[in-house]
Amino acid sequence: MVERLVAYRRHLRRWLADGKPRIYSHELAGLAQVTSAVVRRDVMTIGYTGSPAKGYAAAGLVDRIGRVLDPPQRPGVALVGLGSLGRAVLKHFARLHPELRFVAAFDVSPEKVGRIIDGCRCHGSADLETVLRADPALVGIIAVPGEAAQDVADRLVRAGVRGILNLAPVRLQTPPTVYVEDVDLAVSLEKVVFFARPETERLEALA
Amino acid sequence: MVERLVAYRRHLRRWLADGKPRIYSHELAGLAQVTSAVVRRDVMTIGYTGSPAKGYAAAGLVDRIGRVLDPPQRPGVALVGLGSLGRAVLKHFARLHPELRFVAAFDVSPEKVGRIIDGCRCHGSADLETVLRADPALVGIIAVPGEAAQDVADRLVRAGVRGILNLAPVRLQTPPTVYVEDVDLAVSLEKVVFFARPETERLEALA
DNA sequence: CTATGTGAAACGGTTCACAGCA
DNA sequence: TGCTGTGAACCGTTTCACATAG
Repeated sequence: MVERLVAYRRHLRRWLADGKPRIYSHELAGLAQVTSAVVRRDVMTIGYTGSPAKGYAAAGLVDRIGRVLDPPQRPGVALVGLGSLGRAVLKHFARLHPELRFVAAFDVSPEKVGRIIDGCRCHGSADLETVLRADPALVGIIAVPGEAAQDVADRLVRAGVRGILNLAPVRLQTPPTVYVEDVDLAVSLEKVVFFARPETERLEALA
Repeated sequence: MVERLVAYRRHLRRWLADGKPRIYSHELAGLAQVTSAVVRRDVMTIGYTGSPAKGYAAAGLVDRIGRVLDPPQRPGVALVGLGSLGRAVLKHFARLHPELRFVAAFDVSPEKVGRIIDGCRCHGSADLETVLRADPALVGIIAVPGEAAQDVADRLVRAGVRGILNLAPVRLQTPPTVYVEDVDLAVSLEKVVFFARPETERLEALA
Protein backbone atom coordinates (compact mmCIF):
# COMPACT_ATOMS: atom_id res chain seq x y z
CA MET A 1 0.00 0.00 0.00
CA VAL A 2 2.80 2.45 0.82
CA GLU A 3 4.31 1.60 -2.53
CA ARG A 4 1.07 2.45 -4.26
CA LEU A 5 0.74 5.76 -2.44
CA VAL A 6 4.20 6.72 -3.63
CA ALA A 7 3.18 5.84 -7.17
CA TYR A 8 -0.09 7.75 -6.93
CA ARG A 9 1.73 10.84 -5.78
CA ARG A 10 4.18 10.70 -8.65
CA HIS A 11 1.42 10.42 -11.19
CA LEU A 12 -0.73 13.06 -9.54
CA ARG A 13 2.12 15.54 -9.65
CA ARG A 14 2.59 14.97 -13.35
CA TRP A 15 -1.17 15.25 -13.79
CA LEU A 16 -1.18 18.58 -11.99
CA ALA A 17 1.83 19.76 -13.96
CA ASP A 18 -0.26 19.09 -17.07
CA GLY A 19 -2.77 21.56 -15.69
CA LYS A 20 -5.47 19.05 -14.83
CA PRO A 21 -6.89 19.72 -11.35
CA ARG A 22 -9.22 16.74 -10.91
CA ILE A 23 -8.91 13.01 -11.53
CA TYR A 24 -11.17 9.97 -11.45
CA SER A 25 -10.23 6.76 -9.74
CA HIS A 26 -10.13 4.90 -13.02
CA GLU A 27 -7.78 7.48 -14.52
CA LEU A 28 -5.34 7.27 -11.64
CA ALA A 29 -5.73 3.51 -11.72
CA GLY A 30 -4.70 3.43 -15.35
CA LEU A 31 -1.57 5.46 -14.65
CA ALA A 32 -0.55 3.39 -11.64
CA GLN A 33 -1.52 0.11 -13.27
CA VAL A 34 -3.96 -1.03 -10.63
CA THR A 35 -7.76 -1.33 -10.64
CA SER A 36 -10.04 1.56 -9.82
CA ALA A 37 -11.34 -0.39 -6.84
CA VAL A 38 -7.85 -0.45 -5.36
CA VAL A 39 -7.48 3.29 -5.84
CA ARG A 40 -10.80 4.01 -4.18
CA ARG A 41 -10.03 1.67 -1.30
CA ASP A 42 -6.61 3.28 -0.78
CA VAL A 43 -8.02 6.78 -0.92
CA MET A 44 -10.64 5.77 1.59
CA THR A 45 -8.00 4.25 3.88
CA ILE A 46 -6.01 7.46 4.07
CA GLY A 47 -9.19 9.37 4.80
CA TYR A 48 -9.51 11.44 1.67
CA THR A 49 -12.75 11.82 -0.16
CA GLY A 50 -13.86 12.90 -3.62
CA SER A 51 -17.14 13.43 -5.34
CA PRO A 52 -18.93 11.09 -7.75
CA ALA A 53 -19.48 13.96 -10.09
CA LYS A 54 -15.97 15.38 -10.30
CA GLY A 55 -13.65 12.69 -8.97
CA TYR A 56 -10.81 13.64 -6.64
CA ALA A 57 -9.05 16.99 -6.32
CA ALA A 58 -5.52 16.04 -7.37
CA ALA A 59 -3.80 18.68 -5.25
CA GLY A 60 -5.74 17.77 -2.14
CA LEU A 61 -4.98 14.12 -2.65
CA VAL A 62 -1.25 14.79 -3.09
CA ASP A 63 -1.42 16.75 0.10
CA ARG A 64 -3.20 14.00 2.00
CA ILE A 65 -0.74 11.38 0.75
CA GLY A 66 2.11 13.59 1.92
CA ARG A 67 0.51 13.87 5.34
CA VAL A 68 0.53 10.08 5.55
CA LEU A 69 3.92 9.33 4.01
CA ASP A 70 6.14 12.20 5.05
CA PRO A 71 7.38 12.74 8.58
CA PRO A 72 6.64 16.15 10.12
CA GLN A 73 10.20 17.35 9.65
CA ARG A 74 12.48 16.50 6.76
CA PRO A 75 14.10 13.20 7.72
CA GLY A 76 17.87 12.83 7.79
CA VAL A 77 19.42 10.04 5.76
CA ALA A 78 22.86 8.54 6.31
CA LEU A 79 24.50 6.58 3.52
CA VAL A 80 27.19 4.06 4.36
CA GLY A 81 29.30 2.73 1.52
CA LEU A 82 30.26 4.68 -1.57
CA GLY A 83 31.04 1.88 -3.95
CA SER A 84 29.24 1.88 -7.25
CA LEU A 85 25.92 1.03 -5.59
CA GLY A 86 26.22 3.71 -2.94
CA ARG A 87 27.18 6.28 -5.52
CA ALA A 88 24.25 5.29 -7.69
CA VAL A 89 21.91 5.79 -4.76
CA LEU A 90 23.38 9.14 -3.87
CA LYS A 91 23.26 10.39 -7.43
CA HIS A 92 19.66 9.34 -7.97
CA PHE A 93 18.40 10.90 -4.78
CA ALA A 94 20.44 14.05 -5.10
CA ARG A 95 18.66 14.63 -8.41
CA LEU A 96 15.31 13.19 -7.64
CA HIS A 97 14.40 13.69 -4.07
CA PRO A 98 14.82 17.04 -2.42
CA GLU A 99 12.44 16.11 0.39
CA LEU A 100 15.17 13.99 1.95
CA ARG A 101 18.17 15.45 3.69
CA PHE A 102 21.33 13.45 3.18
CA VAL A 103 23.16 14.27 6.37
CA ALA A 104 26.28 12.29 5.66
CA ALA A 105 27.97 9.62 3.62
CA PHE A 106 30.58 7.21 4.93
CA ASP A 107 33.22 5.06 3.33
CA VAL A 108 36.31 3.23 4.46
CA SER A 109 38.50 4.00 1.48
CA PRO A 110 40.86 6.87 2.38
CA GLU A 111 40.86 8.49 -1.05
CA LYS A 112 37.13 9.20 -0.75
CA VAL A 113 37.17 10.51 2.81
CA GLY A 114 37.12 14.29 2.96
CA ARG A 115 35.95 14.71 -0.61
CA ILE A 116 32.49 15.94 -1.51
CA ILE A 117 30.69 13.46 -3.74
CA ASP A 118 27.45 14.46 -5.43
CA GLY A 119 27.03 17.30 -2.99
CA CYS A 120 27.55 15.20 0.10
CA ARG A 121 30.65 15.22 2.29
CA CYS A 122 32.25 11.80 2.68
CA HIS A 123 33.38 10.87 6.17
CA GLY A 124 35.50 7.96 7.32
CA SER A 125 33.42 5.05 8.55
CA ALA A 126 35.16 5.24 11.90
CA ASP A 127 33.52 8.63 12.50
CA LEU A 128 29.98 7.33 12.02
CA GLU A 129 29.01 7.66 15.67
CA THR A 130 30.54 11.12 16.03
CA VAL A 131 29.02 12.59 12.91
CA LEU A 132 25.55 11.19 13.58
CA ARG A 133 25.64 12.38 17.17
CA ALA A 134 26.04 15.93 15.87
CA ASP A 135 23.40 15.50 13.18
CA PRO A 136 21.08 12.54 13.77
CA ALA A 137 19.55 10.55 10.93
CA LEU A 138 16.16 8.87 10.91
CA VAL A 139 17.17 6.25 8.39
CA GLY A 140 20.38 4.64 7.19
CA ILE A 141 21.22 3.14 3.84
CA ILE A 142 23.65 0.23 3.86
CA ALA A 143 25.57 -0.11 0.61
CA VAL A 144 28.64 -2.00 1.81
CA PRO A 145 29.73 -5.57 1.03
CA GLY A 146 27.81 -8.32 2.82
CA GLU A 147 30.63 -9.06 5.25
CA ALA A 148 30.52 -5.53 6.66
CA ALA A 149 26.76 -5.04 6.65
CA GLN A 150 25.88 -6.40 10.10
CA ASP A 151 28.54 -4.31 11.79
CA VAL A 152 27.35 -1.18 10.01
CA ALA A 153 23.78 -2.00 10.99
CA ASP A 154 24.71 -2.36 14.65
CA ARG A 155 26.43 0.99 14.64
CA LEU A 156 23.61 2.73 12.81
CA VAL A 157 21.14 1.36 15.33
CA ARG A 158 23.33 2.53 18.20
CA ALA A 159 23.47 5.93 16.50
CA GLY A 160 19.69 6.05 16.70
CA VAL A 161 18.39 5.35 13.20
CA ARG A 162 14.86 3.94 13.17
CA GLY A 163 14.86 2.47 9.68
CA ILE A 164 17.40 0.85 7.38
CA LEU A 165 17.43 0.37 3.64
CA ASN A 166 19.69 -2.65 3.29
CA LEU A 167 21.26 -3.16 -0.12
CA ALA A 168 23.69 -5.83 1.06
CA PRO A 169 22.88 -9.48 0.31
CA VAL A 170 22.43 -10.54 3.95
CA ARG A 171 19.56 -10.44 6.40
CA LEU A 172 20.35 -8.14 9.29
CA GLN A 173 19.84 -8.80 12.96
CA THR A 174 18.20 -5.74 14.47
CA PRO A 175 15.96 -4.88 17.41
CA PRO A 176 12.25 -4.96 16.58
CA THR A 177 12.01 -1.19 16.97
CA VAL A 178 14.05 -0.73 13.79
CA TYR A 179 12.39 -1.27 10.44
CA VAL A 180 14.55 -2.94 7.80
CA GLU A 181 13.77 -3.02 4.10
CA ASP A 182 15.94 -5.42 2.11
CA VAL A 183 16.69 -4.70 -1.52
CA ASP A 184 18.70 -7.61 -2.77
CA LEU A 185 19.47 -7.37 -6.46
CA ALA A 186 20.65 -10.96 -6.65
CA VAL A 187 17.38 -12.21 -5.21
CA SER A 188 15.35 -9.98 -7.50
CA LEU A 189 17.24 -11.21 -10.52
CA GLU A 190 16.77 -14.85 -9.55
CA LYS A 191 13.10 -14.15 -9.16
CA VAL A 192 12.95 -12.74 -12.67
CA VAL A 193 14.84 -15.73 -14.03
CA PHE A 194 12.36 -18.02 -12.32
CA PHE A 195 9.23 -16.31 -13.55
CA ALA A 196 10.70 -15.76 -17.02
CA ARG A 197 10.42 -19.48 -17.64
CA PRO A 198 7.22 -20.61 -19.32
CA GLU A 199 4.70 -21.64 -16.71
CA THR A 200 4.60 -25.20 -17.96
CA GLU A 201 8.32 -25.57 -17.34
CA ARG A 202 8.06 -24.05 -13.84
CA LEU A 203 5.41 -26.53 -12.82
CA GLU A 204 7.27 -29.56 -14.02
CA ALA A 205 10.26 -28.36 -12.02
CA LEU A 206 8.13 -28.97 -8.96
CA ALA A 207 7.26 -32.50 -10.02
CA MET B 1 8.48 -18.01 -1.59
CA VAL B 2 11.04 -17.75 -4.41
CA GLU B 3 12.87 -15.19 -2.29
CA ARG B 4 13.01 -17.62 0.59
CA LEU B 5 14.28 -20.44 -1.57
CA VAL B 6 17.12 -18.21 -2.72
CA ALA B 7 17.92 -17.42 0.89
CA TYR B 8 17.76 -21.07 1.95
CA ARG B 9 20.19 -22.04 -0.77
CA ARG B 10 22.68 -19.36 0.25
CA HIS B 11 22.64 -20.50 3.85
CA LEU B 12 22.74 -24.18 2.97
CA ARG B 13 25.82 -23.64 0.86
CA ARG B 14 27.62 -21.93 3.72
CA TRP B 15 26.41 -24.70 6.02
CA LEU B 16 27.86 -27.31 3.70
CA ALA B 17 31.08 -25.34 3.35
CA ASP B 18 31.34 -25.57 7.13
CA GLY B 19 31.33 -29.33 6.71
CA LYS B 20 27.87 -29.93 8.13
CA PRO B 21 25.88 -32.33 5.95
CA ARG B 22 22.48 -32.25 7.63
CA ILE B 23 20.23 -29.50 8.95
CA TYR B 24 17.00 -29.24 10.93
CA SER B 25 14.14 -27.00 9.90
CA HIS B 26 14.60 -24.85 12.98
CA GLU B 27 18.30 -24.36 12.23
CA LEU B 28 17.66 -23.27 8.67
CA ALA B 29 14.78 -21.15 9.94
CA GLY B 30 17.13 -19.35 12.32
CA LEU B 31 19.58 -18.57 9.54
CA ALA B 32 16.92 -17.35 7.12
CA GLN B 33 14.97 -15.52 9.81
CA VAL B 34 11.69 -17.29 9.32
CA THR B 35 9.82 -19.82 11.45
CA SER B 36 10.49 -23.54 11.23
CA ALA B 37 6.92 -24.07 10.08
CA VAL B 38 7.59 -21.91 7.04
CA VAL B 39 10.72 -23.89 6.23
CA ARG B 40 8.91 -27.19 6.51
CA ARG B 41 6.02 -25.95 4.38
CA ASP B 42 8.41 -24.63 1.70
CA VAL B 43 10.42 -27.84 1.66
CA MET B 44 7.21 -29.78 1.31
CA THR B 45 6.03 -27.54 -1.53
CA ILE B 46 9.12 -28.20 -3.61
CA GLY B 47 8.73 -31.90 -2.97
CA TYR B 48 11.77 -32.58 -0.83
CA THR B 49 11.63 -34.67 2.28
CA GLY B 50 13.77 -35.20 5.36
CA SER B 51 13.61 -37.41 8.39
CA PRO B 52 12.44 -36.51 11.89
CA ALA B 53 15.54 -38.14 13.31
CA LYS B 54 18.21 -36.43 11.18
CA GLY B 55 16.55 -33.42 9.58
CA TYR B 56 17.25 -32.62 5.92
CA ALA B 57 20.27 -33.56 3.82
CA ALA B 58 21.67 -30.12 3.02
CA ALA B 59 23.20 -31.12 -0.31
CA GLY B 60 20.05 -32.81 -1.50
CA LEU B 61 18.00 -29.81 -0.55
CA VAL B 62 20.32 -27.41 -2.37
CA ASP B 63 19.97 -29.63 -5.36
CA ARG B 64 16.21 -29.71 -5.20
CA ILE B 65 16.03 -25.93 -4.83
CA GLY B 66 18.25 -25.59 -7.87
CA ARG B 67 15.95 -27.85 -9.84
CA VAL B 68 13.09 -25.51 -9.00
CA LEU B 69 14.83 -22.14 -9.39
CA ASP B 70 17.34 -22.62 -12.16
CA PRO B 71 16.39 -22.99 -15.80
CA PRO B 72 17.72 -26.09 -17.57
CA GLN B 73 20.39 -24.14 -19.42
CA ARG B 74 22.30 -21.15 -18.09
CA PRO B 75 20.10 -18.15 -18.84
CA GLY B 76 21.43 -15.21 -20.80
CA VAL B 77 21.15 -11.77 -19.27
CA ALA B 78 21.26 -8.47 -21.13
CA LEU B 79 22.03 -5.28 -19.25
CA VAL B 80 20.91 -1.97 -20.68
CA GLY B 81 22.36 1.18 -19.17
CA LEU B 82 25.85 1.48 -17.74
CA GLY B 83 25.42 4.47 -15.48
CA SER B 84 26.39 4.05 -11.87
CA LEU B 85 23.48 1.72 -11.20
CA GLY B 86 24.14 -0.47 -14.21
CA ARG B 87 27.79 -0.68 -13.35
CA ALA B 88 26.98 -1.61 -9.79
CA VAL B 89 24.76 -4.42 -11.01
CA LEU B 90 27.36 -5.71 -13.42
CA LYS B 91 30.12 -5.61 -10.85
CA HIS B 92 28.07 -7.41 -8.21
CA PHE B 93 26.96 -10.18 -10.52
CA ALA B 94 30.30 -10.62 -12.18
CA ARG B 95 31.69 -11.39 -8.74
CA LEU B 96 28.80 -13.12 -7.18
CA HIS B 97 26.85 -15.06 -9.69
CA PRO B 98 28.62 -17.30 -12.14
CA GLU B 99 25.40 -19.20 -12.87
CA LEU B 100 24.20 -16.30 -15.01
CA ARG B 101 25.64 -15.52 -18.39
CA PHE B 102 25.81 -11.81 -19.15
CA VAL B 103 25.51 -11.88 -22.91
CA ALA B 104 25.80 -8.16 -23.45
CA ALA B 105 25.69 -4.69 -22.01
CA PHE B 106 24.36 -1.63 -23.79
CA ASP B 107 24.78 2.07 -23.35
CA VAL B 108 24.18 5.17 -25.40
CA SER B 109 27.27 7.09 -24.40
CA PRO B 110 29.89 6.78 -27.16
CA GLU B 111 32.90 6.66 -24.87
CA LYS B 112 31.65 3.42 -23.30
CA VAL B 113 30.72 1.66 -26.51
CA GLY B 114 33.36 -0.81 -27.62
CA ARG B 115 35.08 -0.95 -24.26
CA ILE B 116 34.97 -3.98 -22.01
CA ILE B 117 33.58 -3.13 -18.60
CA ASP B 118 33.81 -5.65 -15.79
CA GLY B 119 34.39 -8.40 -18.28
CA CYS B 120 31.43 -7.53 -20.46
CA ARG B 121 31.61 -5.90 -23.88
CA CYS B 122 29.61 -2.71 -24.12
CA HIS B 123 27.57 -2.24 -27.28
CA GLY B 124 25.75 0.82 -28.54
CA SER B 125 22.09 0.81 -27.62
CA ALA B 126 21.19 1.04 -31.28
CA ASP B 127 22.63 -2.44 -31.81
CA LEU B 128 20.41 -4.07 -29.19
CA GLU B 129 18.30 -5.97 -31.69
CA THR B 130 21.26 -7.14 -33.73
CA VAL B 131 23.35 -8.32 -30.81
CA LEU B 132 20.49 -10.15 -29.13
CA ARG B 133 19.49 -11.80 -32.37
CA ALA B 134 22.93 -13.40 -32.49
CA ASP B 135 22.90 -14.32 -28.80
CA PRO B 136 19.42 -14.30 -27.24
CA ALA B 137 18.82 -13.40 -23.62
CA LEU B 138 16.14 -14.80 -21.34
CA VAL B 139 16.02 -11.71 -19.15
CA GLY B 140 16.89 -8.05 -19.47
CA ILE B 141 17.95 -5.57 -16.83
CA ILE B 142 16.86 -1.99 -17.35
CA ALA B 143 19.17 0.52 -15.69
CA VAL B 144 18.50 3.60 -17.77
CA PRO B 145 16.80 6.86 -16.76
CA GLY B 146 13.03 6.72 -16.43
CA GLU B 147 12.40 8.57 -19.68
CA ALA B 148 14.16 5.89 -21.71
CA ALA B 149 12.88 2.85 -19.83
CA GLN B 150 9.69 2.14 -21.75
CA ASP B 151 11.45 2.29 -25.09
CA VAL B 152 14.16 -0.07 -23.88
CA ALA B 153 11.49 -2.42 -22.52
CA ASP B 154 9.68 -2.49 -25.86
CA ARG B 155 12.87 -3.35 -27.68
CA LEU B 156 13.89 -6.02 -25.17
CA VAL B 157 10.48 -7.62 -25.51
CA ARG B 158 10.75 -7.54 -29.28
CA ALA B 159 14.19 -9.13 -28.92
CA GLY B 160 12.54 -12.01 -27.09
CA VAL B 161 13.33 -11.57 -23.41
CA ARG B 162 10.78 -13.23 -21.12
CA GLY B 163 11.59 -11.37 -17.93
CA ILE B 164 12.72 -7.87 -17.01
CA LEU B 165 14.39 -6.52 -13.89
CA ASN B 166 13.36 -2.88 -14.01
CA LEU B 167 15.50 -0.50 -11.98
CA ALA B 168 13.96 2.62 -13.49
CA PRO B 169 11.37 4.55 -11.47
CA VAL B 170 8.48 3.90 -13.85
CA ARG B 171 5.98 1.10 -14.32
CA LEU B 172 6.46 -0.55 -17.67
CA GLN B 173 3.79 -1.49 -20.16
CA THR B 174 4.51 -5.04 -21.33
CA PRO B 175 2.59 -8.00 -22.72
CA PRO B 176 1.37 -10.41 -20.05
CA THR B 177 3.79 -13.08 -21.27
CA VAL B 178 6.71 -11.03 -19.93
CA TYR B 179 7.40 -11.00 -16.22
CA VAL B 180 8.51 -7.65 -14.79
CA GLU B 181 10.10 -7.17 -11.39
CA ASP B 182 10.35 -3.55 -10.30
CA VAL B 183 13.15 -2.48 -8.00
CA ASP B 184 12.58 1.17 -7.29
CA LEU B 185 15.05 2.57 -4.81
CA ALA B 186 13.07 5.76 -4.31
CA VAL B 187 9.98 3.79 -3.39
CA SER B 188 11.93 1.52 -1.06
CA LEU B 189 13.47 4.48 0.67
CA GLU B 190 10.11 6.18 1.15
CA LYS B 191 8.81 2.96 2.59
CA VAL B 192 11.64 2.91 5.10
CA VAL B 193 11.02 6.54 6.01
CA PHE B 194 7.36 5.72 6.56
CA PHE B 195 7.92 2.68 8.76
CA ALA B 196 10.78 4.34 10.61
CA ARG B 197 8.31 6.66 12.27
CA PRO B 198 6.99 5.52 15.64
CA GLU B 199 3.74 3.61 15.17
CA THR B 200 1.77 6.14 17.18
CA GLU B 201 2.80 8.89 14.80
CA ARG B 202 1.92 6.81 11.73
CA LEU B 203 -1.58 6.19 13.00
CA GLU B 204 -2.31 9.79 13.79
CA ALA B 205 -1.18 10.66 10.26
CA LEU B 206 -4.21 8.69 9.10
CA ALA B 207 -6.57 10.60 11.36
C1' DC C 1 10.77 -37.02 23.37
C1' DT C 2 11.91 -34.41 19.24
C1' DA C 3 11.31 -33.33 14.50
C1' DT C 4 8.83 -33.95 10.16
C1' DG C 5 4.60 -33.68 7.23
C1' DT C 6 0.20 -31.73 6.71
C1' DG C 7 -4.85 -30.84 7.20
C1' DA C 8 -7.36 -26.98 8.94
C1' DA C 9 -7.95 -22.39 10.92
C1' DA C 10 -6.56 -17.58 10.81
C1' DC C 11 -4.98 -13.53 8.63
C1' DG C 12 -4.22 -9.63 5.43
C1' DG C 13 -5.12 -7.89 1.26
C1' DT C 14 -7.72 -7.69 -2.98
C1' DT C 15 -11.92 -7.88 -5.53
C1' DC C 16 -16.92 -7.79 -6.00
C1' DA C 17 -21.07 -5.73 -6.08
C1' DC C 18 -24.12 -2.48 -4.94
C1' DA C 19 -26.23 1.49 -2.26
C1' DG C 20 -26.27 6.40 -2.55
C1' DC C 21 -25.65 10.61 -4.62
C1' DA C 22 -24.75 14.60 -8.18
C1' DT D 1 -26.11 7.69 -15.89
C1' DG D 2 -21.50 7.37 -13.98
C1' DC D 3 -18.95 7.90 -10.17
C1' DT D 4 -17.65 7.34 -5.13
C1' DG D 5 -17.74 4.83 -0.71
C1' DT D 6 -17.97 0.48 1.53
C1' DG D 7 -19.77 -4.04 3.56
C1' DA D 8 -19.10 -8.60 2.31
C1' DA D 9 -17.09 -12.34 -0.27
C1' DC D 10 -12.89 -14.13 -1.86
C1' DC D 11 -8.09 -15.87 -2.31
C1' DG D 12 -3.32 -16.85 -1.49
C1' DT D 13 -0.16 -17.15 2.60
C1' DT D 14 1.06 -17.93 7.05
C1' DT D 15 0.34 -20.02 11.30
C1' DC D 16 -1.46 -23.55 14.32
C1' DA D 17 -1.84 -27.93 16.05
C1' DC D 18 -1.41 -32.53 15.86
C1' DA D 19 -0.84 -37.25 13.86
C1' DT D 20 3.16 -39.99 12.82
C1' DA D 21 7.75 -41.97 13.04
C1' DG D 22 12.50 -42.84 14.59
